Amino acid sequence: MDEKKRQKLEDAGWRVASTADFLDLTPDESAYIELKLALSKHLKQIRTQKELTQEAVAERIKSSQSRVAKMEAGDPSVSIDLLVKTLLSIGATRSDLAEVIATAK
Amino acid sequence: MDEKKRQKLEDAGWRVASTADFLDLTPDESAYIELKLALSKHLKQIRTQKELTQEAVAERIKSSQSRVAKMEAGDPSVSIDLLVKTLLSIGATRSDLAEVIATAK
DNA sequence: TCAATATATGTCATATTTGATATATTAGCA
DNA sequence: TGCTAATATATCAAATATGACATATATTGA
Repeated sequence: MDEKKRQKLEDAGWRVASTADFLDLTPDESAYIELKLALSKHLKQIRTQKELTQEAVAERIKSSQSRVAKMEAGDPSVSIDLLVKTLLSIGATRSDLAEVIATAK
Repeated sequence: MDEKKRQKLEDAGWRVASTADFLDLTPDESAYIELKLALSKHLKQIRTQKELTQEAVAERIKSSQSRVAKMEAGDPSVSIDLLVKTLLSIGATRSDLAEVIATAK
């Protein structure tokens, strides 16, 4: 069993209900989660690079600071849609997103 | 006003409530919609290329034929999450997704 | 033409995601 | 240390996405 991988998920806020559940992750599911985490990390990276607060980002997308925090934390309750919308709103281009997705760890 | 662009959206199932609403589309919003449409098209392309029926795809992701049809139609009720999950489930790689997103018309 | 199969469209109860709010925790600085 | 701004976390009602279903419309092959 891949403890390192499990730890990586948990670090990112993906609490797994049980080891059995974790083992049920198919390659697709892993790819999906990794993709989301990659977008999360990139959001934080761009935001801090631009010296924007979470509150400032929240205003742009008419959301709230707490939701931006959840986005950056890779919270499972956050959709890719919201991540993409947010990234685009703070200046990321489609090319940027493509690169993030392609090189996602 | 960009009638050609409006037509493109409507062709893809994005009925705009009014011209005024359409004009309110910011560049981000346009990018977001184009990105979704690109994923939709790619789904149909891969599926037909692999000679899978919508029903067959639906089974893999435990969804329904009608929802797969909506995905390919670019229906606004479909999330990027679902599109991505579906694409991954029929063999698309993250690199594939990246390319689609980067080159989206 | 006529099935038979595939796809499209509309609707709806249920599930998930959402912004908002409250509040806890952290980071930086006087 | 205390103060302040920033970030994290928990909760919840409202909004949105979902699978399922019915049914309409294409598409294909005999």
